[in-house]
Amino acid sequence: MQKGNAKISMAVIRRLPKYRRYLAELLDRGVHRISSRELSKIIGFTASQIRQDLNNFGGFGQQGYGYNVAALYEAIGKILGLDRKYNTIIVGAGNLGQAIANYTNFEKSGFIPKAMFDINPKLIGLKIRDIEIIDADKMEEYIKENNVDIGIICTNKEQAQAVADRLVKSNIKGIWNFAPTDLDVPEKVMLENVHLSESLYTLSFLLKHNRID
Amino acid sequence: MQKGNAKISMAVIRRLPKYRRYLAELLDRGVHRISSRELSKIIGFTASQIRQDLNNFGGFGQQGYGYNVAALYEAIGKILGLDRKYNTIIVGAGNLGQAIANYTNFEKSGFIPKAMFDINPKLIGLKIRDIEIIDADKMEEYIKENNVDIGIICTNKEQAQAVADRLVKSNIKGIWNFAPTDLDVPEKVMLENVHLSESLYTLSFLLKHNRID
DNA sequence: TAGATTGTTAATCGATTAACAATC
DNA sequence: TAGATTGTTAATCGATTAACAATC
Repeated sequence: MQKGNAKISMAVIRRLPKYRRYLAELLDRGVHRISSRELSKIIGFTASQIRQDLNNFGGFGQQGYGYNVAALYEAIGKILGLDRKYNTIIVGAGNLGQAIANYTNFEKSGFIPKAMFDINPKLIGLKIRDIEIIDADKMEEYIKENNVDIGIICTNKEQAQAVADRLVKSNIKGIWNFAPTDLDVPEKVMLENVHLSESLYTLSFLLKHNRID
Repeated sequence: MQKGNAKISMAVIRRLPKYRRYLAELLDRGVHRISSRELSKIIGFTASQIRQDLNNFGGFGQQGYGYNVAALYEAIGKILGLDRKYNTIIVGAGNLGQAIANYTNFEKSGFIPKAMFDINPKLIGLKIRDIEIIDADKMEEYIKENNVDIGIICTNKEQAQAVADRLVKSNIKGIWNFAPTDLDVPEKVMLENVHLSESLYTLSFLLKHNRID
């Protein structure tokens, strides 16, 4: 997929979903082709950066024409690995876990929540949509039997590392971590953090210093 | 607070909450002083970067000694604007809005959820903890009467820009946006996005390409 | 063909790391 | 004092932007 074996920088990777989002919008509006210059105007990256970014993965454009919106949308989806389904479990069935279980957009993109896990007896047995909350004791067994790809950690920070260790032992492929702590996992396990308070504190910094970017 | 009037880069700003988090942990463990070298080992930034980062805001350390953990923790809190309280409202009382309302950690850091707003008659009048869900029609009035600093957008992407426009008109100071879209706000209004699907797609990229960082 | 726009190389800019004099 | 470690300048590295030949 990517050209040669050059390592793609995280900066580029994190821009890809945004390209895909704007391309989806163009598709909706019935736009069939777009130049890097026009895309630059709506997405806010420089045209040069857009061409550089895309060229990490191949030549999707055509000189004198630009890019085919549908084809590029499709290609970026594949690059991001959105051309397949992922089985996921949510660990921690509190408010955040339930909110994620209820958020059907992820499922539409191919991330299927198969089950939730919790230690609270009051929650075990309940269902969010059709997703059952199961006793956390049965997590390892469930992961192996159901081919779970991604574990979503929605516990508090105290329990997060122990959960991560158990996910790793069960051969999980990726962890999406919402607990406000940094997890230690072997490098073969992919880890993505959502540190909400860090985001909020960044906003509060900007408010205090009245930064205009 | 910051040295001279040099512009602090976003890269530095986004590292500050992580410094604060690790310093809090050290405080808990009763550690009173730490050198950039030791901190480097636990936080994973280079000692050089730590010293550079902190020196953007002043000389908090002492040669031959290192940094006083409590004093540095305090100082970073102030830099981040965590030495005061912020009145916030949550717009959109669906699952995500409710999860945020229930997450008491933000309140502990000084971000007080004063009210929630929704257009759904079934939700209006309900309370999450002691936070009332109010008819969205009354939002502008409420913001002005209650000195609201931050609006947290938890609507779907279709409604997000209209909500942002109304928040801006009501003189909100900052917006924390969870809707999966980019908002257009005047530069005097600070904006911080939490794009969950972009984070999830990044994880899926890493899974597909088996990246080891 | 002439015009438009890519793909790609080169130049610039900014962020990170290294080095070390200052100093506790 | 001697050792440790900062604050800060200089060097390096990486990411972004500019430029333009290739080409549709």
